[in-house]
Amino acid sequence: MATSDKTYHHGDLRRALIATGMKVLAESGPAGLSLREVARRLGVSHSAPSRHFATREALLAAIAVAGYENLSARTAQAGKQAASADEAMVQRGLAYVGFALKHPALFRLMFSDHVDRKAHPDLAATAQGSLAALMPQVSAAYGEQALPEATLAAWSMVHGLAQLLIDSQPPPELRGGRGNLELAEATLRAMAHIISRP
Amino acid sequence: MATSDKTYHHGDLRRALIATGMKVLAESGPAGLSLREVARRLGVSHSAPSRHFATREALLAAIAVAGYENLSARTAQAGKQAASADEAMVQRGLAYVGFALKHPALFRLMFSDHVDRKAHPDLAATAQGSLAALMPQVSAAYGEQALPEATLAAWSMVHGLAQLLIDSQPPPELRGGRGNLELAEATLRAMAHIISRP
DNA sequence: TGTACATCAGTGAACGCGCGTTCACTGATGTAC
DNA sequence: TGTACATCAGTGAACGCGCGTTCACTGATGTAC
Repeated sequence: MATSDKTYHHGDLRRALIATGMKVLAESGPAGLSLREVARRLGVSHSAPSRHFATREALLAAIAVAGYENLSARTAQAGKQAASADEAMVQRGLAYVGFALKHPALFRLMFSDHVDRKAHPDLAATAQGSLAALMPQVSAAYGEQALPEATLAAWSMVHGLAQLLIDSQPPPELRGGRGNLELAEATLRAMAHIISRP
Repeated sequence: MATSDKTYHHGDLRRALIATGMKVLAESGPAGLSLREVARRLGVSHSAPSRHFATREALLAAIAVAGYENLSARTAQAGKQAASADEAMVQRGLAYVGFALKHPALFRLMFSDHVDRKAHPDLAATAQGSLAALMPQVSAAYGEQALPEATLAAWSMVHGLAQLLIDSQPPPELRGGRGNLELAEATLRAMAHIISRP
């Protein structure tokens, strides 16, 4: 916010806490993210964050909320100019996996139990809302008579692929020397091909 | 074993630390697992564990190793008396998902970055070994000409399904009132059906 | 069977650390008149 | 434009806590003779 380094008031500390919190998360994981550490990086007193986030977990929740918004925006956008429903699903799947690969710690946080959702209903609502928005996009690839099972299977595959890739789990035999995104695309195309067989 | 409560020596503290560590993990997650807490539960001094595990992370690694051994044993066993390759894959998938549902915190730990694998090569080796053993079992369902992509797709689906279920992510529309295992079985069967279409 | 002794596997006190959280405070900002 | 005042958003000292880790110790166990 173009405020000088010397101002007493930060200007937009809440937003800055989330942004810096994301950086700390990416570097040190959820266990390494403390309110004091984030305050330290922002050059602010260690008790300043409490003005915006009552607890450490509240900051984690806000970070996860931002993550869900980002993921669903990217995924929704990704399929828009695809030529076919199949291609749209591949593109959306790639966006999903790409997000996980770009922000692995954030992705993990979003799908973890580090934040108690009962204590943070805004996170629960955002998560549910942004994932629910994906569902029709997925089932569109199956046409009118899409089964819930098929939709869940496709989502599971994309999600599991993201998880396995950020954990570097696929063994070399399956990897075949390919990079993460290349491997993801090949796998998604194989899946789409299987699904769309007449 | 069968040592009285009053003995100075515990008898099998290493094994007991792993077993009790798993319980603590299941109740409080990795962040709640401390060497002191495990020692406390075992009625042993807080510095006793250091005799067996130099660091907290070493205990986590040992727990994860036990988890991988358990997962691969269950999964390998599961398909043995199936009538067909398809059915075997469904059964193995169910065993995989069932393990995750029964031990969610352990499953998360195994596929997480809570333990630095470079610092614990035994964990890296066990993980790689037990997952590599699953690969041929999965690709068997596709017959001789199995593609790596298809194998990875199937593994991803099973893994992602496990993850989504332990996070309670599938929305009610997809769930249709079904319990976790029931939903998993239906999804796995849908997947197997799609794959085996002539 | 008895004794000496090395080794193993615990104990418990102590240390320093970073953390979350609280509190009285103060500087900066915005608003009413 | 100026002044008074409420409110907001920080500061920094202090607290208590649980933790990992170290250390000198001691009780129990196993082995050699």
